[in-house]
Amino acid sequence: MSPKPMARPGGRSARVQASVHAAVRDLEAERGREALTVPLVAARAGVTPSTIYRRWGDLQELLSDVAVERLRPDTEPADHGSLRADLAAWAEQFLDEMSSTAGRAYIRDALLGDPDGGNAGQCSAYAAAQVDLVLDRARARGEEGIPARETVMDHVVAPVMYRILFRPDGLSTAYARHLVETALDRRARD
Amino acid sequence: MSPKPMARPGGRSARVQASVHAAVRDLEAERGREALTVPLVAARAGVTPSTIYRRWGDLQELLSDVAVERLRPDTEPADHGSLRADLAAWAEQFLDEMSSTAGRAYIRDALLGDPDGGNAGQCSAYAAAQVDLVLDRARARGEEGIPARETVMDHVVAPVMYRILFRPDGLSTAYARHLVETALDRRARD
DNA sequence: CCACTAACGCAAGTGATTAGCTTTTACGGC
DNA sequence: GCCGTAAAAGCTAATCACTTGCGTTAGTGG
Repeated sequence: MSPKPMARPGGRSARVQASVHAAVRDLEAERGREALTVPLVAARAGVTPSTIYRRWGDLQELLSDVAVERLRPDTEPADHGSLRADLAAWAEQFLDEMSSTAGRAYIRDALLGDPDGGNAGQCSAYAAAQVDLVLDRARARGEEGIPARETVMDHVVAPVMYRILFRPDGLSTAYARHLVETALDRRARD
Repeated sequence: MSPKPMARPGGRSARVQASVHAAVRDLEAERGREALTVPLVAARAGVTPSTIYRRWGDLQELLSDVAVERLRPDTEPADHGSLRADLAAWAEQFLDEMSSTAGRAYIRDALLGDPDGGNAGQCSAYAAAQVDLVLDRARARGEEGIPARETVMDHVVAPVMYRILFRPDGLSTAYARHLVETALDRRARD
């Protein structure tokens, strides 16, 4: 549901979508985020502006789609032998990627052009899936005191994202570790 | 720092700002958020569009300023006799207001037209100030086990905002209460 | 292979945004 | 209180993003 309806998943529609997304990525790298405009993207993608307007509505919704793609995790969380180590490592990497200049821009874009909240939900689902992988691995090891997925989302993921969005200063990997410790040391009550 | 530089705090500048902000609020109530446009706001405010463009840059930054104003708390947290009750009541009200249709719209607007993060930081500061009031009152009562302000921000405010922004479904006052219980039942370690 | 229709291309029209210049008006020193 | 200065607003014209209607192309399903 990234682009509006997409009643025709294959053929020309797919080619246009790929071409437009590629054009956005290229132009963003070349001229920067501010210089992006629908006619410019259309020209690079080899389509007419009206095509983009009809499928995406406006530049923000298009950027939101591209941003969500880029926020998709490309690797599984690394295995460090224990839940605590896995979660700490994942949280640090998550914070690093999300709090980078590029990460912040993608998060903003993803939230921005997202009338129904579908793209934002996708971002949350990505993080939840990564957390599930870590927790499942811990379960497979037979570890004790494994927190609920929602506990990790509430007390690790949410604080990181909140600070990135609302308090753009002073984020460190130590903070991510601290959040993980806090989440794990709670008595499992939920 | 709401409007860009504001080198001249008084006189005409202030009148224009007030007039423009009022025009945004009025038109939003009359014709709805979608119908808002810079020339329209300018006409209602009795200024020329170029004035708005020069001072705010674009409609999003203007709406961001207005949204932050509307997100400012207008009342102190009520006194219910104990930290636990005060925090639970405040969190419930906070969730209610922020997760309403209007609240979501203001949050989005505030984040949207906010290049430097100043307006988002202001929103966070509002919440932090409210939390501080609750915690200070508990201290004045001589209560034990008062959490740090940052603990409440991380484990109550952040999860609420995260869910509002990224998971637009299934928010209840029970969830706010649950977060408060969790934050208070942790052993004070930070 | 053919009919159907969603999606694209094209082009004209609308209106938001920008830019250059002039005019107003707040602020600071006398 | 009265100027000098410069910031901020008014004005206008030009540009460009965006919309819209219609003809064409090309997947899709029979």
